[in-house]
Amino acid sequence: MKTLSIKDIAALANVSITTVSFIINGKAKEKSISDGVIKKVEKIIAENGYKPNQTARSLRTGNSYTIGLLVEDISNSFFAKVARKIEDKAYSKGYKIIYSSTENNAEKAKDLIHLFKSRNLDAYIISPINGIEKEIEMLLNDNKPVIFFDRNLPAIQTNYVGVDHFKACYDAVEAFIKDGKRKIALITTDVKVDQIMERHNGYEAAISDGGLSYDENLVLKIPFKQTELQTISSIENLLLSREIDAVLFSTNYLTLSGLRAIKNIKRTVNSDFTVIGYDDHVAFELHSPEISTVQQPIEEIAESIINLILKELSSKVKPKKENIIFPATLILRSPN
Amino acid sequence: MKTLSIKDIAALANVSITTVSFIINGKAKEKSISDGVIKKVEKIIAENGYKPNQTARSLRTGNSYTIGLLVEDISNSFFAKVARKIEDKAYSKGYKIIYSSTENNAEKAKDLIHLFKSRNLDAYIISPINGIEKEIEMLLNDNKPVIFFDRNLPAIQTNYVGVDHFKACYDAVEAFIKDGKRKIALITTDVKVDQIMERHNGYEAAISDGGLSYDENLVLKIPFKQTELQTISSIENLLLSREIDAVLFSTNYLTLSGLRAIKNIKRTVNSDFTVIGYDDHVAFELHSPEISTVQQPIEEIAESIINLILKELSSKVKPKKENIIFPATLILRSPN
DNA sequence: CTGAAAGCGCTTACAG
DNA sequence: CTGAAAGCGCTTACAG
Repeated sequence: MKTLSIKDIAALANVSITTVSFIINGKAKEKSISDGVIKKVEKIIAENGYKPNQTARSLRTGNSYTIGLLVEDISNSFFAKVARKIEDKAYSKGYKIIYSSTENNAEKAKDLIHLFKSRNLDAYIISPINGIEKEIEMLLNDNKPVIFFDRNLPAIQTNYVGVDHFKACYDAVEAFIKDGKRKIALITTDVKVDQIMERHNGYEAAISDGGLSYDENLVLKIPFKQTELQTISSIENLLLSREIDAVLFSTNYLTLSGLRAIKNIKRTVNSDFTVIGYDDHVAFELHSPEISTVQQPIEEIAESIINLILKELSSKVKPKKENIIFPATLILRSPN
Repeated sequence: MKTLSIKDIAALANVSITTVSFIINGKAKEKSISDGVIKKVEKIIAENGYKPNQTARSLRTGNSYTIGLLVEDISNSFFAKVARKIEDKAYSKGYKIIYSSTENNAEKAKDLIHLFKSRNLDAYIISPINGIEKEIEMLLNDNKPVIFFDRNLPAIQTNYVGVDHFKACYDAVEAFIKDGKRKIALITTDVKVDQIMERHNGYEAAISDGGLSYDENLVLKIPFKQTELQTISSIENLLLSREIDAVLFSTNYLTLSGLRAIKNIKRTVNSDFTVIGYDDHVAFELHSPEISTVQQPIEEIAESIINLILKELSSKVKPKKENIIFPATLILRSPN
């Protein structure tokens, strides 16, 4: 049984493909197709389970009803959760999601953007990295909505949905200080994007506002490319070599590595050092003791992203680019 | 700057689009295009960063270099990890992944399959549910490779990549019994697919082979549709209402709910009951005490899936459908 | 109220 | 060694 085309439906209904097309696309009234013809064609479409070929439609109209999602690593729990929420919201509007993981590799990301572009995607949701500015400009020149999230590229004028990381880290460190901590370490990545630096700045500001002095020996910057075992061992070294009473992690996966490190060196969270993680994770709540964390509002982030896309896609005039910053929530779980 | 088409390249190079097409598709030699022309055209393509429009190519050839991935929930850590591995392996062969979450809802799954079909996908990777048999047959009639994983629909003759769940659960229960446990509970879902029932059967067989008697009051079947809070509370009820010294969970997310339940009722893993989970999860290794688990070989599963797809796509004759079953690995982490 | 025809950007059988 | 032309399945401006 061959897949039916619009031609087959037109033949079955004894009308032209133009008429069928108008009916499929809800333009029957506007094009004043008679009710009888509409009924007849709709019946035939339903009986045969005809679905218009989206590839042909896409070639003709330039739209694909597909959104590209480019993140660091789709299996990272933060991105996986965002991906799911975005999928749900996009699905309800008739859009599908095609994804790829950049691994923070600019070459791979550029390649992916070209691949995406050659598929007529309607919009792009990207957690960007430095070095892909030209490719982003290309998409913007094409008038495709581009929404950055998680991270921003300030050189690029496009929409950004993010979280106030400065304040998130400031609040976390402030909580440590209120709790009497004095030797507060920051474990972060060496990725050079504003959103990572903001976390560092928030840490530094809170340290200084709290009357402590900034000690760069307490800040560990983990190279993105290294294996988890290397990361764990760097963290172990830091924790063993310095006097430390509190640790703030700046990402989800670093927190997990940190908890392993603490376990490996047979220390205990809270009795040896207080810990605050980043991005909530089931493992934090199940941990004994429970791990406090800075939580990003995933649902709201996904919602804003999709709304921005739909707004751009539906508006004739180019809407102004928007910057939407949500506050993170500090969840303190382990009262000392 | 408009996106260039094959026509523009042909004009720039002063050749026909046929020639450009042959060169793009690596058929230059076979079609005996002269070396000079090849060089010239390739130079122009490189200089202008021309990329063939995949939508047009897809319409013409019927291939899209896109694979559909249909799972229960892409944010579930097991599926997210599989999705990432599949992405990596597909990417290296030039394929992209479009995903959707079925939520174990047959209506949604059917709808998604129709949507996918209308996009000319080249292959389908599906964690199936009952009720979508007709749609799968439709894809198979189209001669599209369909790979089931995680679960199978035995009524359908297609490829399946899975794990020996019977043995996995049998081994887990056997380990409990060797450890002196006598009141062994099974917490599973009510989803009616063979792979879930196999887990139940493995449990039952090991109970009986171990000289214990099967007690249906120790088996809790959680409805898929209920909220996590309801699940946790059902598990709490079971654990409080019966004498139980060991618990086997049959899925990843149920294990997580179970650990929360145990925590809520202030019991402790190992001192109150031994626990074995399903599908490894970072939270298990970080838990105190560490949680033993049945581990599915994610890397191998992803690899097999992609290999099956590539094999079918590249072979002229219809290859025989394959059933690939991997053993699960029982990881015992908390010696009593 | 409805249809014939052009065209989206490719690939490929056919011709020379 | 290379090109003109048909056609994949749609949408839409134009004509009647």
